[in-house]
Amino acid sequence: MGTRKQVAESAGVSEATVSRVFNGVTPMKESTRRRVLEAAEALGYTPSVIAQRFARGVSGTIGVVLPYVPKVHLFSTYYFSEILSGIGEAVRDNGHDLLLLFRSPSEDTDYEPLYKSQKVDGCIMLGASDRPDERKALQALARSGHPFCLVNQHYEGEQWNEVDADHVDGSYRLVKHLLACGHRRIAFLNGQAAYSNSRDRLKGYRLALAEAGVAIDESLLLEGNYSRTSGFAAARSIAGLRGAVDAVFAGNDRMAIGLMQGLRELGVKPGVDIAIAGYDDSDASRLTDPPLTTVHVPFFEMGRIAAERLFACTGRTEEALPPEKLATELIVRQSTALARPREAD
Amino acid sequence: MGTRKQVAESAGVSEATVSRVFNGVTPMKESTRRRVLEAAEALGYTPSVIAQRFARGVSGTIGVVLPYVPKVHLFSTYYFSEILSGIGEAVRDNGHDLLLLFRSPSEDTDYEPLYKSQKVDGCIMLGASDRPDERKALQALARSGHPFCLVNQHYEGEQWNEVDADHVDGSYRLVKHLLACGHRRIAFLNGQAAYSNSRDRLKGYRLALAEAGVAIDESLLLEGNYSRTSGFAAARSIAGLRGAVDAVFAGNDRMAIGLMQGLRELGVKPGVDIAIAGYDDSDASRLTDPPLTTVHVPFFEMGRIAAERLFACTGRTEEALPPEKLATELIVRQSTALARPREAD
DNA sequence: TTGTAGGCGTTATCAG
DNA sequence: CTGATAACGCCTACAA
Repeated sequence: MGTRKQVAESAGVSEATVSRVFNGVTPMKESTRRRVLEAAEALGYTPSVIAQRFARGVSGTIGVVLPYVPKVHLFSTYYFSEILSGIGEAVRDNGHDLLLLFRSPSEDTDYEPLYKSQKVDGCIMLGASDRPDERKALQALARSGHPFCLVNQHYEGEQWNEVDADHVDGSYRLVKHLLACGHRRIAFLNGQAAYSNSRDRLKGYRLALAEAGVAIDESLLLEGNYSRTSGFAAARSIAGLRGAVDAVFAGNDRMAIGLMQGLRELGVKPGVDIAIAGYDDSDASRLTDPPLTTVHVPFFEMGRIAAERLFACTGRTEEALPPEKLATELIVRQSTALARPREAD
Repeated sequence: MGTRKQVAESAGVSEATVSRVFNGVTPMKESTRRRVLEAAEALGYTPSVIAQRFARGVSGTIGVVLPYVPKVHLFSTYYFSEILSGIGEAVRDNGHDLLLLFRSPSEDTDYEPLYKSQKVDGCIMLGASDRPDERKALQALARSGHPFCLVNQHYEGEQWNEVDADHVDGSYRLVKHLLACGHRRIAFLNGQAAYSNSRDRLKGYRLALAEAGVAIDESLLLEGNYSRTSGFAAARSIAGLRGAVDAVFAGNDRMAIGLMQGLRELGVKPGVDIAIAGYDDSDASRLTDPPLTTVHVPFFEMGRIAAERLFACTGRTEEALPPEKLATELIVRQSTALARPREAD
């Protein structure tokens, strides 16, 4: 593997000219250009990306910050997988590098070093939540002008670069559908309130119920953590309310699936004794028995757009892109239309 | 954001000493050490990783080469997701960076630039297949001593760093199970032969059948490409053989699921009219109706081990780690025990 | 169109 | 234990 100096020598030019050829910036004589390229080819010379980055003072890399989720294979999760795929597509098209950044539970959140150490030029934050330390870390980032983009998370009171989906509307439509099916006592197994999308779903839920003149029964509001396990665990509470609950709206498909399994073990038949709805429209939602009614969220698109927004603002100082909010879509399947409707009260 | 020079000045030491403090290599007076650290803290100084890499001549990152799969969200695939999660875990524990490298169909395969340009210190190849250009690219890599590790792929005649699973045994056991269920005419919907794991499955299939004294009927050997769509398409062929086929062994769960959907549309009931078995033990295999009999493959572990092997050989020249082959495990569910056994011939 | 030379922030070697 | 001082490989004015 030859060095630039060797190439220069062999081609009878200066090292600077070799660089110019590889950067294709300055206009130059075609003959020298070819001579350099041939010499490089012969010597097996490849410019060092590291040195380029060093000299240019940029990393050419965008980082994807992944939350720490204990005992879960993150990529095996529809949510992260799709977003990451979308980011991957955009990043590849832009010729940047994609660095995966795993957050660890031990060290406290501080994104600044990533930028200051030039590891990344920008970051996309996945699974961010509104907890004091996270908010503070992002504020620091924003203050120092480091570009980043949030996906599926909104921070009240902040004007940050973000790509969200309309979960208020998605939930609203879903609950309206449940009501239309004749369900009145609709339990809501939500995720943690630290996520704006959880809060948005609750809004949609309340809105639909209020509109239908159905009073909210706070005892029907349960909280899980978006894991299958937490859905499974919730089955016990739901079963305890049996007869008092027509339907359950779970904040994501994973919880819905866990819930269905849990209910089944307790002798309650999902789709027969009780209606179940999920959220996300994951692959799995098509495979359950009965197939899950759910809400489609364009995660792939969201990832792609987040990356593109980052490219758009990297380099410039104007960081005032208006927040993006993509539409969601109700997907009706069989889990919400009870095969055997419960008897009239 | 202060510079090293400022820190040095503020702490009353030389720049070299500042570096030493941050590398914690040379023994030094605790007082100066603290003085430097304080100055750095006050000035908000962070060493530039880029400069470090440049100076050290290493990138500190390992790349994961991902195949180009048109129209598929790669990460939403159980196979890649799990392996990647495993790699991620190991990489995080080792303090390295994880760079995602998307192969593109246009440019021809050449991994050397990645190393020569110092983008990566080593690579893990996912979804590699035995095609001339790929083999050649890997040979070049091996020849020039660049460390890499293959996952779930073996190249006949090469002594490369690889982590594989025992697919011969997995398939053998699966087919034996099908035979034990009374199935005799067992179709095999395999993936492309360019993948060693496809060939291994065929071996296991042949072995089990031979051992049972069942002649191989070549007309029962179909080829898909591991996509759900290809499984769906195969349903037509299988249905055409109806009555002549007791069971179908699909090379992965995705194809099995597509096949089940396709058969159902053609009026053939999976698990009732015909037994179906998959491979991989993906999450989805638990959710189908009926649940899929399949073979568990420790993909997560394989990814983790691949990364660790890379760390083990990066830096050293001895690259003669013996290939690793992990055990697979038969998972029996309901899709292979026909509810309504076919009538005796 | 091309050459020259300074600088980028660290590491590492060598003195002291 | 600490301070100079060459590399490291490339980029980029500035000159010619």
